[in-house]
Amino acid sequence: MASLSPTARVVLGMLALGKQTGYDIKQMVDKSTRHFWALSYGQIYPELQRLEEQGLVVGRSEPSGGRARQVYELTDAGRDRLHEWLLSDEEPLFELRCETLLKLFFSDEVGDEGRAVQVRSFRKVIERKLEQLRALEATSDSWEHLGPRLTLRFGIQHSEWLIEWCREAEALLQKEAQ
Amino acid sequence: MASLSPTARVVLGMLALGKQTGYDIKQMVDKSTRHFWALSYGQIYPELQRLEEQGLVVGRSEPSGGRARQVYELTDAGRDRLHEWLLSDEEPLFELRCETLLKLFFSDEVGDEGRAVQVRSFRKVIERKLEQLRALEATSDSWEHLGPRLTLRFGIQHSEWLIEWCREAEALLQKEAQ
DNA sequence: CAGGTCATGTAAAGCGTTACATGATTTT
DNA sequence: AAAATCATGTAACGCTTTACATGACCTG
Repeated sequence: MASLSPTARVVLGMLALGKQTGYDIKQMVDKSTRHFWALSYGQIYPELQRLEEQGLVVGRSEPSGGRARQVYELTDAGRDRLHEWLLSDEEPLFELRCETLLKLFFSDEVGDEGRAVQVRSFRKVIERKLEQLRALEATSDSWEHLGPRLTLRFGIQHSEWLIEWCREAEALLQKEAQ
Repeated sequence: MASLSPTARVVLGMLALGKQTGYDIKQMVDKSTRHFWALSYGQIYPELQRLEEQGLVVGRSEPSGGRARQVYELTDAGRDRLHEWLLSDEEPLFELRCETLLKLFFSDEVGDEGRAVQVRSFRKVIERKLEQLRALEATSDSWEHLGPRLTLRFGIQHSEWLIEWCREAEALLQKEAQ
């Protein structure tokens, strides 16, 4: 029994929260896990088909008016596989990819003017993300669940930390420049 | 003129620090940018060939004894392209992928026992990474350069913050459990 | 009736990891 | 003599994004 693909994990997880269409799953991901785990339609639809072949989900056609709609649901086997993953204690994947740090690493090539611009530009990106996360927090739907609350709080606090790091770096670079 | 691929940026950047073999570049990446930007041999060697076709690097055969060795160097065009990227102010890429947060998000499915285990396991991963970064800091080669110093400091402080977040989450989960 | 949202999918391209294969040199 | 390191590469696979294509329904 092959282990779940990264995409399969998210899809099964979202279906554990209720039956959904592929479209619904994409919306949910964008409003919840996007800041630490993103998915595209190109991953979701083929994955739903594979999961159905493996008997981990079942899809039913539930058209809304004349509009085609496939609604998927977890099977018992699917829920088992999800729990298995949720309880497993293999080394969890953790990855950061930060273009700004890369530019900063090589920045001696271009000098101090270049550095400050990059840090500021990075801070703007994170500030915008922070706003989105705060907006999300305000329009709370299901904050009775600890899981989503925990991860959203992570996103907000993490963004705040990053912004603070930028400010300190900017201050340091300004001193350096004089 | 197509823009530089992600891998090309790192390769050019490393060559700006001096001429290197593909092998050297991999070692440098592992000891410096790995914590925010990793590369594998499978990316480096083909990329060096493509960059040479584009005239951004030149390779010379410099065998050491009977051991084949291709040493690459930036061309003027290559350096220009690197600077162009380093000074550009497009939206910088920033990505986090964290399996632990994903498990936490869905953790209401399995309850509190599951959550604490995941957070602890994540903390262990980061603690190990932090040790590696500190070891790197101790064996400083070229800390006269601000760029590498800045990014290493980021890695250390970021890891420290993550560990602290874990501890707080663990405390919160322990309260919750009672 | 125009623009937005709901809804589904595919194809191509690009990106990245892993495993494999090879062999010389250096260190223990 | 064995193990580690230096050195180069490829092939297969898996993952992800992007762009495209289609069409119904809903809101202003």
